[in-house]
Amino acid sequence: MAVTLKEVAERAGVSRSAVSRTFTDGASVSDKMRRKVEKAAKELGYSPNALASSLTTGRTKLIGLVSNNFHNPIFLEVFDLFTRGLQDRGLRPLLVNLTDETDPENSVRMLRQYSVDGVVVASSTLSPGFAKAFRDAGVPVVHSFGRASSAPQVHVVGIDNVECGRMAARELVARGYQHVGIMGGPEAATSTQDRFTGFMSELAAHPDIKASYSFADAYSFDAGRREMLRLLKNSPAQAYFCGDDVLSIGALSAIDDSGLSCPDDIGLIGLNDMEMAQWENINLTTIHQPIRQIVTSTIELMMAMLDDPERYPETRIFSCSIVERGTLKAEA
Amino acid sequence: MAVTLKEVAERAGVSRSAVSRTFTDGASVSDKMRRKVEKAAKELGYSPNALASSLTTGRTKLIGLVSNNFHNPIFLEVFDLFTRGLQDRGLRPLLVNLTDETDPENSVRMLRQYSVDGVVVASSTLSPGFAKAFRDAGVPVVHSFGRASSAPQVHVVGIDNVECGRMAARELVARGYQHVGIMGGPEAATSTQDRFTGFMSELAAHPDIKASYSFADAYSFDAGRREMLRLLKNSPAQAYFCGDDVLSIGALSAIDDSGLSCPDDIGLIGLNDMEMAQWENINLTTIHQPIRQIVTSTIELMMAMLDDPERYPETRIFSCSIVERGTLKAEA
DNA sequence: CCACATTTTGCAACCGGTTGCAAAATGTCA
DNA sequence: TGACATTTTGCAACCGGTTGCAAAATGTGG
Repeated sequence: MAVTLKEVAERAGVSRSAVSRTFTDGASVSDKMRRKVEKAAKELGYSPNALASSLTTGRTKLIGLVSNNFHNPIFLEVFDLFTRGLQDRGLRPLLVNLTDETDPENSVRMLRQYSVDGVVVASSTLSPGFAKAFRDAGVPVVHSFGRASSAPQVHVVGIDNVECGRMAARELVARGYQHVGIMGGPEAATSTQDRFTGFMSELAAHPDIKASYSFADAYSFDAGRREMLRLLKNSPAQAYFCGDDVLSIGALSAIDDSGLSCPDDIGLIGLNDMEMAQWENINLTTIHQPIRQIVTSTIELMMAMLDDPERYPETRIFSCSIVERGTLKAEA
Repeated sequence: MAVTLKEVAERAGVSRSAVSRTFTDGASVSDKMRRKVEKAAKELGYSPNALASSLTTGRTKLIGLVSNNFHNPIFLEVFDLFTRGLQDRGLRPLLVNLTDETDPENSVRMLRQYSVDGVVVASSTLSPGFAKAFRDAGVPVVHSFGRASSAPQVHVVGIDNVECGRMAARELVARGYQHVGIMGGPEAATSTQDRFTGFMSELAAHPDIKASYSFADAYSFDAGRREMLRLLKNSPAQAYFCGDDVLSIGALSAIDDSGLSCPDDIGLIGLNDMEMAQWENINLTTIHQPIRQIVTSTIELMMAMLDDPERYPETRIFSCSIVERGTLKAEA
């Protein structure tokens, strides 16, 4: 089928090694030889088999890109950034969609079978244990959007979700709300848990303020919408911190439908600062998560791991900041 | 690093072939042998190297998933469906993000280097020529969301965009609008061109109705919003067919901001029927594109191609239908 | 032109598997 | 138990490349 190195060698009348060297940079080949080989290669339409060479070099340039967030639109941007970033560095993303049914063990084995050079776990909902499974299997791994840790066992790049929770709570308190709530994402997600912890711990310092909480089924528009419709039925809080912008926007739609308005009747603060958040008819006050930096940093770290697989695990946390728009009432 | 077949063979005290056969289904191995090998393999934590075996078998089970639609949220669902569908069949998606800068030639070469078994081009904007480049390189290819053709050169699965344009035009005419417009996606996209062609050709039969057109820069919320804001400045049409729901929703936001309302001041009909379209506060009338069926059918076709690479090129068109919601005025 | 240092080339073994073929082992039946 | 059919096993070559090593070719200086 495909043209092989041997055929090129025969056509050019040289040894197989010579052909191989022509296509390996840094190898010693004379100009004359290179020209001869390149001519033959071109005539035959030869391009080297990356997988065959990986056998001897031990590098496939394949990177497993594992995620389970295929519903939050923000992740389309995440995939966009990752695929471009990896491609730009000559790496190829092998995408793994980790659904609830798939056995994590399985993914680890699968990616090992394909000898990926490294794995990026891009998920705010997977437990740190998942990334660890790769490390234990000897595969360089970076957990992007993972849980911050002061004693990391694998490389983690992300934000401090606990601090984000606190930040949101502080903001709501500062605005003078007397009854506030957190509408978290799926309860099992580490990001939900951390945001919840931060939110509640900050409010613990304000016993006069009533705090309530609930969780949406997923990080999706619909889940946010459903949850807010449910909340609106029985004495809702005056303002909510939503675990993600998609939840906020879903919630906003629910508030609208119920004939209420934001921020007059209910205040909202989200997290992520997705593109839609700045639309004039949404105009969501939210906590900005620096996606781009997180992805870039993840890739950098991955490159560093490829050079030195024994690199000491590191946690990189990017700070978030509140973007004031129109879904919270003015300061008290 | 990783445990190899040879080590397992030594440990089990058998030949390498025996180990290989144990892990190849359909091969002849006695139960006794199988147990011995499996024991040794387990103790060493062996799992076969898929790439090494691909060298002799000629199959990598890698499928190139090529797209350039990383901004339209509908494609997150598309990626979700593709990755799951492929995984379920034991295939691995190698994701390629075709940005404007990347040279298509390059992607072809790259995917050949990785000996992908096939390529799925998932894009409504790429020219048919792109998919052809893979076919010419001898790689099985299916163009998903591609342009329908009555004399296909590669396998195409999608919808009839020309018919969708007609359908939208008919609907607007039936509703009694006297001045209608199409707000297309990026002008270079085949889907835009086809929808435009259909829309205009239908209106050609109604010379009394004024028809206008324009194009958004991209299939994105923002592009739709910007374009509608521009249109609203100078005598807009009474109703628009937007080339995609994201454009419609962006347009809706623009209409809102301008203090106008839909459908009272301006009617809208979209295309895709994305999740958000059914939100009560959006409630978009739109043409449903059967994404799920398209993806499933694409994968089926790919499987068939893997069995028979010489399979005669085929075009599979799924029909679309209008989902009536609230963004068009009642029939005249 | 020769002696020596440097670069280029080919040989052959190897990467981690698969597979056709023939020999060895096992099963069947009289 | 022996003759024969069937299954299981190992050998060795191969898939498409890379690479250490030594031989061949080229360059340098006297």
